Amino acid sequence: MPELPEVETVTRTLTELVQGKQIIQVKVLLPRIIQRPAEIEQFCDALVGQTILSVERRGKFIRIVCNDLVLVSHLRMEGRYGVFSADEEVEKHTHVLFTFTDGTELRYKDVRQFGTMHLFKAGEEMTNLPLSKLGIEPLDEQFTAKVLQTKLQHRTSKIKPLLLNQELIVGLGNIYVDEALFTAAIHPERTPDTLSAQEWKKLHRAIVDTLARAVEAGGSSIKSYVNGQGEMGMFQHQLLVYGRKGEQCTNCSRPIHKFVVGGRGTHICSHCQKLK
DNA sequence: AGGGCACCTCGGGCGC
DNA sequence: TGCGCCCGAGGTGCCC
Repeated sequence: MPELPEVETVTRTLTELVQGKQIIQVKVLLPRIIQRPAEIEQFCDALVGQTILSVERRGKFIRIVCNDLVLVSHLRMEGRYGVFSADEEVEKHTHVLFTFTDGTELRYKDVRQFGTMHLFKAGEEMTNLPLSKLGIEPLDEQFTAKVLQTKLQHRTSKIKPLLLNQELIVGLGNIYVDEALFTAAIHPERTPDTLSAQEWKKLHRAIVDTLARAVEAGGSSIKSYVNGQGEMGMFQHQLLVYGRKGEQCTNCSRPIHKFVVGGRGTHICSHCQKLK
């Protein structure tokens, strides 16, 4: 499901909903979600008594920062958080429940069971997997066209898989890569050695603009993505190529094509994005 | 380093 | 029109 704009939206919403709350009980209904520590009982026991100080984003990961511990959570394709009253019926596919002293409960739901949680002592999360290998944040000031070019230009694979590689740049997923490449008029199968200085600049601007605008809109609601308050993002209405197979290109009116690149469904206008 | 597949469930689309 | 099957889905990790 979620890429940078959706995770940013979830993070902001969760901050409003759970900041300052103290955990009184933790229940894990699907152990495979918990990657660390190895013992589920240890995961639950350690979190009891912790107070949530803040909720932050790093790449597509959510960091739930408590006084002594940090919970690192990845939603993968369909993970979702919601805050409920602890006496409300537990919805299907709910796998982890954090009950607070005020009678509310943070619940993690994930139909495909792909999501992960790692628990660390505060301060240790950044230097351990999965966060330690992450690349640059595209909405940070340090992310410039030059940095983008330097990081990618010596690679030999196609530009789309490179942009999806979280060890290089974080936050881009299948939707926003297709959008950024269309906006920059770059075919997803081009290799970095074919990009001109001008094109690196266009690509950089397209990545930053696309992500920033999507964050502004609260992310995209494809299928049933909702944030922690059940609100829908609105950026799906501004998508130019993703999910628009057969529709007219906003630039040249020719039809949008869908094909596979690196195993991922890929949307382009083959007139505006040429494979040189 | 790069490509392919596996992880899981659900729902849409297509064919009969 | 109705049913059942197959494929694909916003991500990543592990295999070669």
